[in-house]
Amino acid sequence: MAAKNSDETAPSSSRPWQTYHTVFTNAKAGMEGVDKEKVQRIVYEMSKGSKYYENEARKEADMKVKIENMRSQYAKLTASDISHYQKVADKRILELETTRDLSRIWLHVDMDAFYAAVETLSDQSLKGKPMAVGGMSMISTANYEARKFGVRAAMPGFIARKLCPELIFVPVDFKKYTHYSDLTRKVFQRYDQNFMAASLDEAYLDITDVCSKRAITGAEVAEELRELVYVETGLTCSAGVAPNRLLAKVCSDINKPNGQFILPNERIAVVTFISSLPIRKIGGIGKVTENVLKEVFGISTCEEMLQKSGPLCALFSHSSAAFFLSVGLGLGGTDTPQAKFRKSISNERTFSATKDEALLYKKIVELAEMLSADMKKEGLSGRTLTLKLKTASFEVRTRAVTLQNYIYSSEDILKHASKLLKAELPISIRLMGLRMSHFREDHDGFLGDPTQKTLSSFFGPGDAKKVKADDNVTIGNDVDASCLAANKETGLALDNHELCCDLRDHSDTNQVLDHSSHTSSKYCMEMEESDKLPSNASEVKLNSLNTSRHQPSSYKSDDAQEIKTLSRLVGESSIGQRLQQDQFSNNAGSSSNYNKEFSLWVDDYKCSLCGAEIPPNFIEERQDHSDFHFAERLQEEESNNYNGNLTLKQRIVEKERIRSHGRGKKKQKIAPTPGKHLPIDVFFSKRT
DNA sequence: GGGGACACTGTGC
DNA sequence: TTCCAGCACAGTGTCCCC
Repeated sequence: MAAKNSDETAPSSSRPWQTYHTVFTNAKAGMEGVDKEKVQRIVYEMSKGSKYYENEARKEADMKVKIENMRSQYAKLTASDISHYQKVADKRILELETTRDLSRIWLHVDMDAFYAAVETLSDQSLKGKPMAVGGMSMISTANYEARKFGVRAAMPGFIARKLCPELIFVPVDFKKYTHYSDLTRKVFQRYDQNFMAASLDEAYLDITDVCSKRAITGAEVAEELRELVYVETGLTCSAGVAPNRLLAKVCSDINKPNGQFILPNERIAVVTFISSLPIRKIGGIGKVTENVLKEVFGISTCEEMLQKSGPLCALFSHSSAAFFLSVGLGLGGTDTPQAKFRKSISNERTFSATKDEALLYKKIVELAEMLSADMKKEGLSGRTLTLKLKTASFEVRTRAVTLQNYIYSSEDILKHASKLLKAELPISIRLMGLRMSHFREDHDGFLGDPTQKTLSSFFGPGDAKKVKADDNVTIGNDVDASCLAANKETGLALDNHELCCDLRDHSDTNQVLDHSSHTSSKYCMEMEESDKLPSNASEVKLNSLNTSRHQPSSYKSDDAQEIKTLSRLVGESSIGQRLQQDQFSNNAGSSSNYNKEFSLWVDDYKCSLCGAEIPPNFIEERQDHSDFHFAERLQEEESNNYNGNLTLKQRIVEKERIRSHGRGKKKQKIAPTPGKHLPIDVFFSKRT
């Protein structure tokens, strides 16, 4: 059935699709015989010229810049730098090696083409035919017949149909999948009552105790469990058995579908297994990281992570480097983590791109209502609301506001969401989303006791009842399938960087004060008063502007009216505010005229002020760094001078006002931050 | 300097 | 004909306050 290879002899210049990197040609179970070139060409031809394609091209270009920047940083490392970081890396590897735990046996079970298999169970006529679950815009999964054509999950339906014209589309039916998922979980429970559901169709089981109690091997458990799942559901699954979850997950993919792979709990077996393993097989290493590691360091296999450990430690942050080294050693999570609770809840909807404000407002009303309903169902209230927008050109923006009070009602959500949206208008968007985070539970000690997760006091009796039914998220003997489903939803699922996380300090940092009590009438009066402050002090003005930009949180009683007149008010103030902010920033930025010989380096590498490590020959970066500290000092002095000009009353009011409004939009930087020019941005930057 | 808030990116299913 | 999702989470940078 698989298409034959085509175009292999054509010159590369006539094959522009080769430069269009999609995820659709990556190895996935059931796609071994696929003509990747053909898939790539069709995807390219159906995508080129579209806004989506242009955005992908932009992202690709960004990635290239990242790679180039990192390459140049890498090239700057001298022999002595490399030697320095090699010592650091060797020490870290030794430390990591001591954490190796070969005493546990983990089993990862993954249902085969789950949604598609369930649909085939309920409609036998689909058997043997190429089928995808999803619609024309996106498909969720495809059966193995469809995969032979290159059709796969997360592929737009219209492209899938082009690849396989006979493809049958079946709409998604989560109710059905949840039912079958529950059945599989009842089986998993027999082997590990605390098993970790990673999604509807995946789970991790610690089978150490089962193996020892019944004196059977991991392979035998896997065999038996798979058979039992088949008997109970009629569905097949694949399994991987290994000393940790990271490896078990990799193993379950090896003999998919309906197979299993066992990695013995021996160091030599793990090291051998990992040595030739492509890095992309590791959960947490995606397209971008794979490319960076390959292009900058020439790393393709996990073993090479160790060979390049010095440069990795030199150019990546501590946690990223630790993750890579762990992967190189074949380490992964071996403990059963405590139940985690969800950290955010969100919804988002895609629609035809529009800039019609009435329509956008209608969307935001719907989203607010949906989010509120979801929050009530789970007994949540939160104080950080994030608006997500995807522009017509696929650019994603997020705008957030953190409130004094915890909210959950659609009215409250809408009130604040509307303000965030208003600040972005006019805009043409194709997706809008709302996310709530910073849940109340984070702050009142409920984390320690999962059974107290409810917020019944917050809601009426009806809601409280619902909360109780849904939220007794306990991992124990009485755990049932619905609870486990909830666990998945609440984040019991494994995270992508579990290795990283395991290495970090897990001390509870949720010691945040609940500021809700601040919302007294006195406080409101002070806010009002602060609004009337004389605006002769430029910084007062600035703060006011900043806060009103992203935290338009004067939150006065006429909010409802303001929402109603959203469209009318569009764009009236934000531009002016931005201009004023920029003006301030520029003024501040131009004030620096200081001694650039400011020397602060100790031990050749370390900044004596902040401890940042920058190699000696990174002259420009070092200069920027010392500039930064100098500017920081200037700023401090200016700020002190300014404070001195305010009366006591003004200072008190201003302090209250700032606290109550939260922080405003970020000001433009007035001096380079330490490490700004060090290894590029975000994930790839070295922490200072 | 630590940490909260915000913006953005990367990842996986 | 249809034309690239929805959700959750982690990590990092940046700005800012205490």
